[in-house]
Amino acid sequence: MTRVTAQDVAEEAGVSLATVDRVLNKRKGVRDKTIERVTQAMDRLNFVRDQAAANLARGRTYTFTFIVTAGETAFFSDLRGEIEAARDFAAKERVALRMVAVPPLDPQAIVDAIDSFGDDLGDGFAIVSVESQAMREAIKALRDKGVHVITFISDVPNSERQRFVGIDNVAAGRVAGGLLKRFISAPKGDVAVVAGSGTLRDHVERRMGLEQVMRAECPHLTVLPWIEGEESGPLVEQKLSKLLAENPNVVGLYSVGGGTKGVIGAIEAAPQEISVVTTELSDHTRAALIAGTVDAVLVQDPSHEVRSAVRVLKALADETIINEKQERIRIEIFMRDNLP
Amino acid sequence: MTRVTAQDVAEEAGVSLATVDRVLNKRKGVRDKTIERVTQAMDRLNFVRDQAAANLARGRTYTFTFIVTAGETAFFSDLRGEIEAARDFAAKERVALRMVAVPPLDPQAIVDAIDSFGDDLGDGFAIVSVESQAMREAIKALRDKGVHVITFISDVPNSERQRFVGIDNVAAGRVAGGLLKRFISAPKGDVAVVAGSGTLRDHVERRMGLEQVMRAECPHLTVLPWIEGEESGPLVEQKLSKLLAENPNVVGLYSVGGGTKGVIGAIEAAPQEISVVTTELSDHTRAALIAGTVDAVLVQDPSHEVRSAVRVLKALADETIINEKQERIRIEIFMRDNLP
DNA sequence: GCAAAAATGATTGACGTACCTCAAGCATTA
DNA sequence: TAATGCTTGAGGTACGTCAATCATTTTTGC
Repeated sequence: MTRVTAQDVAEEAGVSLATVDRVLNKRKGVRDKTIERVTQAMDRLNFVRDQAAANLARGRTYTFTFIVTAGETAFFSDLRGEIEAARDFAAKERVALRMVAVPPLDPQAIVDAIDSFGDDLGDGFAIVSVESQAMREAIKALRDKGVHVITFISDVPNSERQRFVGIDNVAAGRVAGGLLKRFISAPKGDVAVVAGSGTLRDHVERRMGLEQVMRAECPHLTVLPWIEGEESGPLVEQKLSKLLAENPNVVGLYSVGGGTKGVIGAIEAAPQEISVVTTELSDHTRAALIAGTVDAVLVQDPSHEVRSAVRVLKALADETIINEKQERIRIEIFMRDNLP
Repeated sequence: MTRVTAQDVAEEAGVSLATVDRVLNKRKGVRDKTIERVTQAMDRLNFVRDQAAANLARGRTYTFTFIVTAGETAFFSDLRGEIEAARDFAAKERVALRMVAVPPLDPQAIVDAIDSFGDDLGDGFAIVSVESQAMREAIKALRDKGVHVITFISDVPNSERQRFVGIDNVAAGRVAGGLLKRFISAPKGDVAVVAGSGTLRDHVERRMGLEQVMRAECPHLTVLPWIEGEESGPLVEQKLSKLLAENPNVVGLYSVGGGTKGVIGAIEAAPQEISVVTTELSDHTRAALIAGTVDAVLVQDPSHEVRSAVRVLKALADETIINEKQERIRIEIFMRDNLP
């Protein structure tokens, strides 16, 4: 069972290797009829291009840049760690990774970070961004220069990003809703929502998912206006404590992201019996799960997300197809009983 | 930013390319002191071996064989489909995949399947197996011939398999337990368990996980002896219907795997109000989730598992390291609200 | 200090594809 | 009929590593 090479295809099609090569790499100067003959020969022989040899011959290296959120949220500090860790595996495939951490919730900082590279933009960017017009323009500017752009973790819809890599955040919200629906035994009450900011698409979508479930299936529960914590634990704790003190009817809480530590602090101090779903598997949420303060934690795997982003950027650069199943990022649910 | 090649390492270490190559490929004929110098030079320059070029030069191709369960279970028919689908992506990396489907629960069939390859064993096997002494011996025989062996989906502990690729089945059982614990509102009752066979390690482990949670946290619930359905829907339906008719105290059910269609049929006909957790996301379970017959479905992604198996076998063959995070197969939880 | 053995150097040809050049063939148009 | 432009063939080099050979140097044992 020996491999079929481009040379074999050439013989089968009755053309030269050069022509097969022109077809393979979509170079011009081949008649449609000839292209047809070559592709048919490839089908007949079941020719599969040897990626390894192709990359080697091309001698191509790729530079991809991650622009991520700085700050000490457990998730983002994990994410930065995973990007660092991905350097090694990426290097084996001739991919160099760069990373810039910018302050959260500040689109201008992202634009500045991109500008700081000057003409050395590399081949692609993966950007964790808030949704803003400035970002849409920055993405368009990159695309116009032939740089590939994907949004990462949090999407920027209606921009020219080629793809979004991250979980289905509406689905995550629905999961949270489905869990709260079953966890809350009170016949009536309010559900609080804590988020980072209304400019974070992922947070907005998660809340949407929660509301979808609540409206459709839980007429006895009311979703309260959300608390914006700006990714700050203390601020979240202060605002949430105030809410819980003023509203004794809160029976459920969904912490959409950011400031989870503050959420846990406020819940522990509150008199109500509250069912709680949060994000991020950190030491704090882990302890809270065990203690019973938090009932479930919804997690996205940053390690998978980083690998997926690199694969997608590489596929865009190589113009190869993306394996959709592989790039579907899963939402994991952890409860006290299945903590890893 | 040009790549560091073996040639660069040779210069840095003050040796020839041939020596670097000997060190790289662990060939003998190099003094320890020299090995040291070369590896230090590699560290200094941050040398990363180009896998693509290496495989190309080696001209090596790999043949891996999947031995999987035949039969029409949704999961296994998906799994077989994914193995077929993986052929393309594998071919790009010089990996040929073979697949044999054998009747379920029959270790001898697996042994026969292996024997049918004669001396053409290829480089590795991924085997979905029941636990039995015959299998342990067959695995040992393969290993003795230098063939790599991993168990797949269901493990065979205490065998010489080099690795198990699949989910943590005890954790899956604990998740089921955690969910049932919360879903069941009755103050007291029995929990039924339906499984394929006691020789399937994955089923045994899932039940173990369930019992761990139940014993520790649910003194009010009693786990009943399990029903063995031998992967047959009708048999499961018959046995389970009988149980439900005789025992009005059943308030929860965990279908560990196999015969899910029968489970759903029996539940629908039963008078009790039962909280149900099953496996496999098929048309049947999907409809049952929407109808409310089933409360949650625990899923493993066969597409991920197949890719993981191929990567692991390749890493074993190449003697390269395995990225543990990438190979952790996740357990997904679907409820009515987050059906994809 | 010598011979034998071990270690190292120098060199070369794969491996399969990419990409380039040059020349030749061919059809179309003026 | 010649000029033009498009298509194709032929052949070569490069990519980084592997694997092998043969020559040369260094080390080891006595």
